[in-house]
Amino acid sequence: MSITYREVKADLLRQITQGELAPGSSMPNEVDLAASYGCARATVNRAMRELADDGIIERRRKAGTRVRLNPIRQVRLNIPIVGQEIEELGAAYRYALVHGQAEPAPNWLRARMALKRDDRVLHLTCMHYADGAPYQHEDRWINLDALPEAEQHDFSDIGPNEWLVSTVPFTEAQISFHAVQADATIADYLDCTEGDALFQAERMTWLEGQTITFVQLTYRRGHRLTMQY
Amino acid sequence: MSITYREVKADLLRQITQGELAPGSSMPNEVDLAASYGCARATVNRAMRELADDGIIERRRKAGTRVRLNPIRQVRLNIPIVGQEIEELGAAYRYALVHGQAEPAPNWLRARMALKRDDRVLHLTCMHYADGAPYQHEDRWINLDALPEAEQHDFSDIGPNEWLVSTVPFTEAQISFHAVQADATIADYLDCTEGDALFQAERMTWLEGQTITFVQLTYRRGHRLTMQY
DNA sequence: TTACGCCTTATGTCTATATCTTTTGAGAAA
DNA sequence: TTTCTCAAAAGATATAGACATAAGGCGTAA
Repeated sequence: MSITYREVKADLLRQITQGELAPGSSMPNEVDLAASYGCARATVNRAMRELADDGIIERRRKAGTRVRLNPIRQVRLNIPIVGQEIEELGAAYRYALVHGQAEPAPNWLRARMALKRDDRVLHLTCMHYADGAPYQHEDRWINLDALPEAEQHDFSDIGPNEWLVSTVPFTEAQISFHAVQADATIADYLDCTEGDALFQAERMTWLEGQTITFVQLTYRRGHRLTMQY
Repeated sequence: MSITYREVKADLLRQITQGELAPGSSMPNEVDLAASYGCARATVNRAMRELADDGIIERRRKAGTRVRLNPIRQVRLNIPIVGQEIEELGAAYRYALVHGQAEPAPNWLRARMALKRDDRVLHLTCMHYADGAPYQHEDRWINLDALPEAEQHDFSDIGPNEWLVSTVPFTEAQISFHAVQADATIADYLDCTEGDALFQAERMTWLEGQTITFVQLTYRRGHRLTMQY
């Protein structure tokens, strides 16, 4: 077969990184590139589309394609289920339900999850262990108005995250990462000192506009979220 | 025109999210789908390729395409330059160089950056302010063996990050996020209390296998990294 | 000078067809 | 029964040609 779109992409990227195509400069159009590579325009198109997708180049109809002055640095972050995360570390995963209770939503949560006045929530507290040591503390609230079957479900064996993923798999979500100081309770659960700086993720999940769940995931001391790009 | 790949993608996604195509079930092959949508196979291919890219479906040659049991949750994280980050918040950006000195690499850094015995580094300490308030503390080391021109450069007006991006734009990098406790120095810079939990990013950057720079970015108290998916 | 509108151009997308590659599963051989 | 080999299936990708769409820029009118 003739030249592949991967080869075209690699060659263009080489020209860019080696300075043959300077940042800010405009590139030849697809027709000319196709001619010079001796391939079809669609092949060049796919190569350039992916480079644009990677944030290396910028494309505009009629204006043409140019090398970005400041390439967009982006990473793809996979959000794993904690059990998988731990098993990928090569550690044994254990889950424990600490506490589970249906209750009226407290005011701060009502506001945060945009719940109605009388909505009830299922409040779950769980722990996730890697090789017996505390790994993550999970504090979760599930909107019982949106997901009444959660109240009947027994969360002592499988975690709420896994249950939710299999029950309402295709949801919208917002995730945020930040640092928190361990309070006495969390310090106890995660076997660290009160006041320790801990990495925490918060996630809110919606299905068709309705808030399904809000969760705070607090990681053991020293946890890092690492990515390549 | 006939049906677009976006419409095919949207329709397939609708079928998946509404349960017409259950998680784990296999989808019709490209030829059949193209026939049923009344479009070319390439159109269906692009739609399905993007769905696979989004982690919704799983494709394997000969085995066919199936809806993922556990859809991969992934987000794209843009790594902005701090100045842009602050200006996008609608705040005024100010940069200050606190300290800059060329020195032999300390042992811990030599190990971390994989430097040779006698390599020297440029150690820069900078502050980034949003509307006059401390936003981010930057502690950076630049490998002078790889980038000798850094020693001659004056970093009092533009930050090292911006200079590096314009000098060696296309690099490989690893970034990691975690939580740290503020020590006395950082607390002073970021106007917080010693012991406060702070969000920190560490980034190591390579160009063609050679370590260029290592940086620790410590954010003001309460900083959050937020993403939608 | 300024504003509007058309023309041209580069990218975006679709079609129809063909070939390549990977992988599964069936059948043959041990 | 187990292992090996091979053909078929399905996705991956290439091609040539066509039309769609956005937008830069020029010409004309106000």
